[in-house]
Amino acid sequence: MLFAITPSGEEKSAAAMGMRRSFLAREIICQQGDTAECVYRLGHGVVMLYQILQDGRRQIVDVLDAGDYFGFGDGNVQDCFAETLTDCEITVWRIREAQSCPVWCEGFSRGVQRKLGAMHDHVTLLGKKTALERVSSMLMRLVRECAGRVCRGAPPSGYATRIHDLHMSRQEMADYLGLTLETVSRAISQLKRDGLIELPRPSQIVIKDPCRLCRLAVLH
Amino acid sequence: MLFAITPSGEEKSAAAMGMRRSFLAREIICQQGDTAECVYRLGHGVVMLYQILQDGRRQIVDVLDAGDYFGFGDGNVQDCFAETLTDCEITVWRIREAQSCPVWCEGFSRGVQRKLGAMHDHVTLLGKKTALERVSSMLMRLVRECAGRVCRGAPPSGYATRIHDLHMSRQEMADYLGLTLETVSRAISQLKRDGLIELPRPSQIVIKDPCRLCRLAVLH
DNA sequence: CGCGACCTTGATGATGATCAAACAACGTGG
DNA sequence: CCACGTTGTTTGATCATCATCAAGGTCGCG
Repeated sequence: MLFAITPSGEEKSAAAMGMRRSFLAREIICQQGDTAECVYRLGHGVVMLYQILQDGRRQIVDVLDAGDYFGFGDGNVQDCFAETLTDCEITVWRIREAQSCPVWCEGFSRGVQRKLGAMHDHVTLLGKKTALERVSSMLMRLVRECAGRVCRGAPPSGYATRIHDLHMSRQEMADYLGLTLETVSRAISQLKRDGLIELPRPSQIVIKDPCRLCRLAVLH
Repeated sequence: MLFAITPSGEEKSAAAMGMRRSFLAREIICQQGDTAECVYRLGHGVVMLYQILQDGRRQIVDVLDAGDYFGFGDGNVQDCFAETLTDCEITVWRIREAQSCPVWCEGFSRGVQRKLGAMHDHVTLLGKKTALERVSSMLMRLVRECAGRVCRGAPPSGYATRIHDLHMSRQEMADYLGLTLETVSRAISQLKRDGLIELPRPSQIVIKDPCRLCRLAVLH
């Protein structure tokens, strides 16, 4: 499904020409190696970006939330696959047109700058953290109340019963965290044994003790 | 040394207000936790970005070349230390002023987009590659002739005698690659034993067989 | 009910970390 | 110029974490 936004009036600028597209869960948006003509912005849903090496090893390099831009590379070719994890709303621009629009560029600059900071944190996770720290850090992404970095104050009342959806299989979490699915499973089991989390079902999680989880995650 | 560029006339645009600064090797440009008012662009030289966790673990999250922008975070606070590895020329902008200038934003967008693609590759390195592959990949950075990704054609004549400076200690390479200095040293020794490289001195390297090195690096 | 996909748990093994010592490079001062 | 100390690198021996291999368990669905 592909349709143009018809901007209501103040519409000269090429940047507003973005196309809205809807995707179901588990659809591929673009492929590593595609000629990179487009930039994307995730409006709603969850998307993962991954690279595949010749021998088949897969690394999930990022998991995107609403507001994130994607579609990068060396300028000519997409460097990643992008695949939806949930139903998604995505805006697509032709990169040449978008980049010539100042308003668009400013929003893009801020978005990509923020993303780059998040990538730095993920690099530190992959380079220095233990398996348990990695899994804890990933789960802390779910704790939005912690404002991304510092866990200030107590979690909101009722938080200890809130159910989060993970959206990823153990294999996908493993490919994201630089581990194997078994190691991810073991870490999750340990967190459950220690009472930090509960799993109503394998793909859902309740975070009973976000503060202790935050400490385990070592979010500098 | 700090002096303003005095733009000769077209003095309206905030973007032109960047300050040029010179740094010697091994100077710290900005610190993790600093309030993030500035964005930087490396004009000449080599800079590393690193994060430090509470317990002292250090991860070098990026090594920058001429043209790269840096100075990121969650919008308020620098997420990294930035330290020069060589003498450097750097341009500094107040982020608020710069971001309001369309011309600046366009250049920044492109730069950061390219950098994000490079970070994806580095995440894949950290998440999936073996020690030898990591070290080989790092050394391939030195082979500019390979255009970053694909090693097309033969290296230029005389390349097998060209001496590259590494600029980093074994410990720094290790902190960049998610390894220990011993493992880095062993990988380098193996590449030397196998005739892929030579080390006129520990901090200098000659790449005798860039094609074989490229294959070892598994640059997807 | 039974099949398939995914997850958990256990046993074993390999890669890279840690611990330790020798070696090389470099600068300083006698 | 050479002894000397400092710093960084290489190499070896051992260890731990996580990967691999394997089996059993849970859940959903035809």
